[in-house]
Amino acid sequence: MADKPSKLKARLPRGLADRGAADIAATRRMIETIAKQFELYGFEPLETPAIEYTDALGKFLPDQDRPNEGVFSFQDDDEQWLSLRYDLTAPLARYVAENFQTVGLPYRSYRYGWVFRNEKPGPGRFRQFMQFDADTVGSASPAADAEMCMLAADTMEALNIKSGSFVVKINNRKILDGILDTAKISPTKWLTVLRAIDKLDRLGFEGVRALLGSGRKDESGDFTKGAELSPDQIEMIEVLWRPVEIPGYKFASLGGSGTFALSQANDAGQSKNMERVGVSDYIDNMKTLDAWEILFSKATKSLEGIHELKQIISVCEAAGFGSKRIRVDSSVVRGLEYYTGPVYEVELTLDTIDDKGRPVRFGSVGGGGRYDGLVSRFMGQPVPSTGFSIGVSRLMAALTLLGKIESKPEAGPVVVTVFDKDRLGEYQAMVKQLRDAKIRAEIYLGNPKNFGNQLKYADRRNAPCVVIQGSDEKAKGEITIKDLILGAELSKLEKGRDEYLQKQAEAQTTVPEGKLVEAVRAVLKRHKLDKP
RNA sequence: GCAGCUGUAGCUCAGUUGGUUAGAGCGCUGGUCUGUGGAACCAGAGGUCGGUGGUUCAAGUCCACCCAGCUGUACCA
Repeated sequence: MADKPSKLKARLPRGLADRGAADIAATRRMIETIAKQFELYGFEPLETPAIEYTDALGKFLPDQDRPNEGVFSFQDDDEQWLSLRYDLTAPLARYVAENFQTVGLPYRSYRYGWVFRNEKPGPGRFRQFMQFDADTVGSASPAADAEMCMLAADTMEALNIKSGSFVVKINNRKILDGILDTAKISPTKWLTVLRAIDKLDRLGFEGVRALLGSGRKDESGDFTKGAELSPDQIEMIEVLWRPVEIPGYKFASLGGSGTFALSQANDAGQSKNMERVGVSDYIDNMKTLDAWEILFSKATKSLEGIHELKQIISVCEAAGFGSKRIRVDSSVVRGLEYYTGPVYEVELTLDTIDDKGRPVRFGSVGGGGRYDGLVSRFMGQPVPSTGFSIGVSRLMAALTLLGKIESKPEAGPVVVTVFDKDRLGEYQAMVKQLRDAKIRAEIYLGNPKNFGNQLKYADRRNAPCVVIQGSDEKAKGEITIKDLILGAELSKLEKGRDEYLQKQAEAQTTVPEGKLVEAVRAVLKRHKLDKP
């Protein structure tokens, strides 16, 4: 072994994060808000463990008895493969299948928790992150899908993200399938083509065209192989986002998105140079779907998907959700492996800049769709289901960057300072009094020799005030309460030293010993900390 | 996985064309100072210069390989 005892390097595995007091408090608030909204929609809570059998998650590699490397997996003592869950939907499907007799369909439940993905992390992307998920299992009704979209929109607004700062996009996988089929694209290429379409918002029209054709070179010089489609085939796919001419319709295109038909209301004064925000005000979901019916009239599967979307959209519109909050968008792809019909995606439309001044687009903070095949993997019968997940961690990261999260740490405990080491018991008794009155309090546990250090500590802990009883106060049967928040404010205002000291004294009050709780409460009330 | 960039103290970084014992600021610990915080001053702890090998009288500095991190890209249920 090494000659020198080498120090252990303290380090956190990449893609994982420690979370401090402020972060935890913000997460708690967010979870509470979302849960309330989900319960309002009638969903009931359900929790499943973080570990499942790998086969239940459906992540064995084809033709191998080894799990996909994207999931954290290990073998049980009986050699069966176990995995950390990578989403909350697959475990739910297992739960429903296992308790099929008792759950009662349609089964509507919600859950939140940590999920794990063994992938390359990036800004706002972690290997452990939190999802919040709602599902309706056992209903094929378009109303169930509509409800997912409405729930997504309502939840965003409950989180104080205003209408216009987000959009719930909805598409139908059947539309895409129908087009791929009609364009006579070989099924072996479908996955590649869908993945390319999914990158529209990031790579733009040109980038996607390159990926559909011969391939694309990124800025570092790395080359991505394309789908090698013929120009005709590419043209058929590009109808999804290229403005087309159909008599009686006007279209607009949003950057990185599909093409949308505009409402009549806009016909009068239409300008080709409408601002992006202006355009979204005039988008008409139903007209867009009508136009798609014309465009894709030869693709029977697409028409089926469009018909489903019409039903969903009419439910949403009847409930007052228009195209500003819920918008059909032919470029949404999502979860290639198990979504079978409608797919949804929640996108933050706010742009901002990061700490290096570069523009950041948050993109998707949630999504979902209909997964009619997931539960039936365990069953002999079809169990149509639809669900929706919010990426809590990513949404939190986005809102923090936008300055929409209260980042100020919570007030700390009242700190009882120590003057006489011999009277620790008496100080502890004061702490007990405060705790009995439900006030967070603690005795100073560091080296009490230097009184200044005790105040520094209290300051760092964000303590609203400290309790002081030195020999002077003790002799008179008194205690001193020092208001640290007031002290901080006053010291910022005043410049002169004498004045500073005087003001500082004002932030202190001396009261009889018996009034400890009362005096501390007064300080808390002054700073509105009395009500948690 | 592929590509580009970067690795010096807990953190942010300096370190000349290769040249004595590798520095600074912040932070930390202690002291000035058991009676008043975010102030000042003093002292201290803390380094296999990412690793291994090579070139050289001499390597933090040059070369090769490896490792790690960041960014892009691929995959992303």
